[in-house]
Amino acid sequence: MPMAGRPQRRIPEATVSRLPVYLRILHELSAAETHQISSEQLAELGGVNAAKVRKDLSYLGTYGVRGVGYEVRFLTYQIERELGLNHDWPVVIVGAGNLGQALSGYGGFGQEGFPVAGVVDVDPSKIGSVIGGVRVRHIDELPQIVASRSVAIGVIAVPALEAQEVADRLVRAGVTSILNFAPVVISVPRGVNVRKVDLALELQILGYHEQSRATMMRAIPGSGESASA
Amino acid sequence: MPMAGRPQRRIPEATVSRLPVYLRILHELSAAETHQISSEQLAELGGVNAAKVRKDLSYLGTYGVRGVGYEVRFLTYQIERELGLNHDWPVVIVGAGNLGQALSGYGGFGQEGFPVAGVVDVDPSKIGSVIGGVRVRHIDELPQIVASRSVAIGVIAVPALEAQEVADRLVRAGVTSILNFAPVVISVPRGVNVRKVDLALELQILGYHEQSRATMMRAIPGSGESASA
DNA sequence: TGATGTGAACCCATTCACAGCC
DNA sequence: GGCTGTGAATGGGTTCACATCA
Repeated sequence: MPMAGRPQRRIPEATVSRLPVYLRILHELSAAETHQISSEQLAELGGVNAAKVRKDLSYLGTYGVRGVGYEVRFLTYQIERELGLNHDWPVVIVGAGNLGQALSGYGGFGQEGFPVAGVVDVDPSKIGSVIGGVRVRHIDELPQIVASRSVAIGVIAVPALEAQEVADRLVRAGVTSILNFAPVVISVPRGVNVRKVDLALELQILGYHEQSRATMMRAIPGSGESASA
Repeated sequence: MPMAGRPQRRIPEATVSRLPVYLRILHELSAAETHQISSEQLAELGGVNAAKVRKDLSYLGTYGVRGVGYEVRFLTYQIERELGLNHDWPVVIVGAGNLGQALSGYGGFGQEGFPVAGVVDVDPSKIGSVIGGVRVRHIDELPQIVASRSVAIGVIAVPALEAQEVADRLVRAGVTSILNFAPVVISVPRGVNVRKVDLALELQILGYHEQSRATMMRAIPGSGESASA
């Protein structure tokens, strides 16, 4: 895995899970023409306490102004940068059934920085058909798709029984994050370090009001280790 | 609040959240005619490690047999007892809209030990109507309903904007648990100690495959403190 | 022998409290 | 004066490792 030019800072799990909360609030503040915010106010709006807010934000860097607070626009930018929302994340969708078609066809993903780099399935009757402007390919092509399009996120849109198998294949293909829409808990091999993210919040940021229960597992930067076949 | 005759043992949050997982596995083992299980096997099936399983189960009591393992039926009983699944928990549903009607009318709640003790709403046009065999009453009657029917669980089935207000009223009325179906995070007053439970898992136990995102807050036994009006 | 039950060590997250800076 | 940034204290959860016992 290529080393991204990340800051050497190590942001705690719990903090990362709260960043989307802060981000949503900041967006609302922007919309309301509020340009400054103190940790106290942010805490109030986010339903946490001020010390936690300051601690969380301090991991990103020293972006506040003592005696004043934080500048909304700047803080927004920094959080989006940390969450990787400032660049595209191509995804590959596994499963061309109802859900897969819906996800691919909706187009919302692409508009929000998650272009659909490919859709795969095992069913021969589905392969070759075009959904959401993308041709469905065989699941065996996963490694090529991932490599050639620099896909970091795999989306599981298959029945529960097949979800684990798909997860394994995604990991082997080299994706570092898995967005699982199957109603079952998946796991990844030992040695592959993953992070669970509250998808509902992520989707809220993106403007979705998705009620599906999905889980997201995101590789922790710097611990990239692929499972052997 | 009356002191329930609970064991003095204090079971950690994290452990309680895993008990439903173990329970589901035990049910499957029973169905498969398996009567003994070791912490190692249980850990494998539950996707956790054996030490954690043993630690978790040790909080319930000394129910294992050294050199052998745990007896499935007995352990099942103990976990169900701990989770309060061995007796009824009357619920009151707040909101007689689509969701409230669905929840009340389905009947599944009642069959699983959660009889609907009442449904309330603020809308005069809804009050007096009968849904799921229960007459809709005014939300102001909440305290009487809770007291007379020993309701411990309130179900929030109102729009997001009203969820917090309803949560407050439920707490004041004396419920100790809140099942929130509104797509928003609710909070309870300081001094009221609550526990969040993964509802998805709870519902799985009950045989539901509910995809709604709901959160459950359950009062921690022994810390019962009602907010003042 | 083999698996439980559990003290102890470790790790992570939260909270406190205050020094530092605008 | 006011608010941030952060060491230190605290507490909970996980894991280790082994005494204990059927």
